[in-house]
Amino acid sequence: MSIRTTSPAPRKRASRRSNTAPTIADVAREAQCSPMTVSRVINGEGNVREETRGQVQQAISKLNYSPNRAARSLAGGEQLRIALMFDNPSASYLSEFLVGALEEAGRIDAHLEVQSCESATEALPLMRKLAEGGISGFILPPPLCDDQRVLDLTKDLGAIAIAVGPGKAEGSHGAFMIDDFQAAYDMTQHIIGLGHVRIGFIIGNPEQVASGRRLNGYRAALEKAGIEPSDDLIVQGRFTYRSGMAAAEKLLALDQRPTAIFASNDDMAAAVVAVAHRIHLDVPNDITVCGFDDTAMASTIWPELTTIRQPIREMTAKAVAAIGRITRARRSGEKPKAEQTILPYTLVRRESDAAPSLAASKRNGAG
Amino acid sequence: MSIRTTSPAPRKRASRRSNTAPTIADVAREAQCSPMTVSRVINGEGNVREETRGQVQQAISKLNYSPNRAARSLAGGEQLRIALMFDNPSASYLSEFLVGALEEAGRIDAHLEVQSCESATEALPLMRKLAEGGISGFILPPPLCDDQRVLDLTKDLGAIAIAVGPGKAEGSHGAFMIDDFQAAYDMTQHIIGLGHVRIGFIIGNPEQVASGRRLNGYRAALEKAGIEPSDDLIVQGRFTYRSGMAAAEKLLALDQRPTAIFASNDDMAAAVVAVAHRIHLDVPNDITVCGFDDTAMASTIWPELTTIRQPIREMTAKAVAAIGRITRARRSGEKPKAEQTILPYTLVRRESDAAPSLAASKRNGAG
DNA sequence: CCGTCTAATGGTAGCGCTAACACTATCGTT
DNA sequence: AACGATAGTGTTAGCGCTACCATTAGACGG
Repeated sequence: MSIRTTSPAPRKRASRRSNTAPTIADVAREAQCSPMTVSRVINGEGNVREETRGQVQQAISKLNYSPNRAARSLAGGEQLRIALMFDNPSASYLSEFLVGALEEAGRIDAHLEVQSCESATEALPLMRKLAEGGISGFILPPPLCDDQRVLDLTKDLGAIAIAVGPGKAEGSHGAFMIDDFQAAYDMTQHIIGLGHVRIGFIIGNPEQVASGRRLNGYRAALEKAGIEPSDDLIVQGRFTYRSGMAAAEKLLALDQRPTAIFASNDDMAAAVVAVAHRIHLDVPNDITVCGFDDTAMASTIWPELTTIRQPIREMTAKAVAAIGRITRARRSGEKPKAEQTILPYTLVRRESDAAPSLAASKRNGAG
Repeated sequence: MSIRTTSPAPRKRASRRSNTAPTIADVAREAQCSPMTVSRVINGEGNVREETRGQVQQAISKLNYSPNRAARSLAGGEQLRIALMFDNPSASYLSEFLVGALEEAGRIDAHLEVQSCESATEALPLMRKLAEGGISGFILPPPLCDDQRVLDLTKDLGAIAIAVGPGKAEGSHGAFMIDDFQAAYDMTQHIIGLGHVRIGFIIGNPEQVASGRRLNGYRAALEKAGIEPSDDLIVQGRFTYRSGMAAAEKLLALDQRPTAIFASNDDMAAAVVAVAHRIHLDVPNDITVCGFDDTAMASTIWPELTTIRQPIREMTAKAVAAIGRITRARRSGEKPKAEQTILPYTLVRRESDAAPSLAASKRNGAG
């Protein structure tokens, strides 16, 4: 009597692959080596003969193979989850921000978690919860990254935090930003170069550190050019359109009206244009208006604004990449070094700047 | 003599888990059932007793378990890749669009591929390449989804295409949109309700089908109210700020100036506000201005615009979900049905509308 | 000539999850 | 009573890749 129940004939099971995409095994067969060697080539590890490497690469391109991200991160044991926090209301900033993050996240197979929050206060408990939930790192745009409580929290949590476009470069977290001081300096110099002398400035929200840097850049450029700064010409704003209108009204009501106004962001610059039009000043012939940030607003309104473009997309992409790098370093026991990278900005010249009109120059000269 | 070489003692291998995150097995142990049952609960499948389901759910929340996406999509054999195409220049539209897609993509573990292209012509070869590269579906905002060539191509490729906010609801692809006709009708009725009779309208880009629908809504509302439409009051625009300015100048130069202007999008409405201000008309006391779309522009400028809000974020999220559903259906051999869903819009009342002033009414009454 | 070392490669066992079954009660049917 | 249908659950075998170790071939020193 034979008992067969103990070893049931292994039933044929249909492969679960629906996809016909080539796998690493296919490549290995084609290149006549083991999957392991293929893996090494893909990941650019050493200890592979040049000849072998070449064969593998040929096989890869012949089969049009691309590694399966899911399998990769599963086998690699890592699950890179990155939270994008934002309470920044500027939609154009946000979209650049998101696109940059998405592109890089796709490349390194990270998962993005988008978190919007009304304020830093609201962000704190959220971040705590996310960190507990296994988030590898946070990407923080301003004003979140300028908030001390947020920075303290990330340190407490031992979380990776990368600031994108922050005001200050200090702290233990990494940061990608432009040189706000230098950018404002350049813009001011550009305006001076056009022949302007009475140049108004609208300061941004005092809570964001970048505001002060931009103001300093403006001041330094004036000084360098030997123009005596006038307190009348410097007005406080809050980065909003509305505050820009108020500031513009103040500046344009001056006895000696400025011939140019440099606003600390595009929303306020747009407001200046609107106010100028209302009192029948032509932009740029009667007054030059320049902004900062190159948001969508800048190229939507007419005339389109001369402004400073930050490479936001690139910054966010680099931030995502940095979180990946740091996480990997941490896993292998290295102590991650916080990097602070200054990226180049661009002065985008559009249609809102021009040399001062003769009339304006004369009036000012006479005043 | 014992030969041991045939069965080498299995060497202890350190677990590769670096993460201490709970796995489905942990949950199963806690809930005293098999991992499979846990999986069923997670995926909301049927055939699980209520009691068991409860236990599992308790275990999940006790351990704070969240499934590993990578493992999931690897085991599921699917790799959902969704391409977001856009040549829509409106940044605020884009950010809403992206946020919605990201949120849902995170939920169903899809990979998003963001593709910007300058025009539909440029999009065609790109889409072909993407489809060959294993993209499961495309999400198409206007104007791409209104382009016949794009639609034809998706059909050729056998690709899933979901339109978000398209003008027309036809075709084999799915679509999520609002009722443009009804929304414009409602807005016009709202303006009429304030007491306006001479209501100007600025048409959108003629290439986008939504433009015509909005115009028809406007016309229908006038007719319903017994207001005789005047061709003078209807001006062609192109959805841009600049075209809005030109249209506004035309409308505001009319002998019998309209007391309200309804622009087919926010950019043009913003331009109307600017032009009105330039000729010293107060918005909304001298003239009511309404927009459409509720982009960031609408709440950036002053006065903030009364406009129609499309649930863009929700639309995109649903589009992503739909692609997932359809892909799954296809794999299991069902024929996917194209769904066309109309989502609710909102009339957002802000500060740019008011009853017509007495003076304006009198002047028009006398004219 | 043999051990020792390094470079190159291969074998194996998972990573965490789910598809595709197998199995066991429970129930209604003939 | 024997049978099939069904609901609920468990078992097994992967998904595609990489970490970890084993193994082999060649280089080198004594």
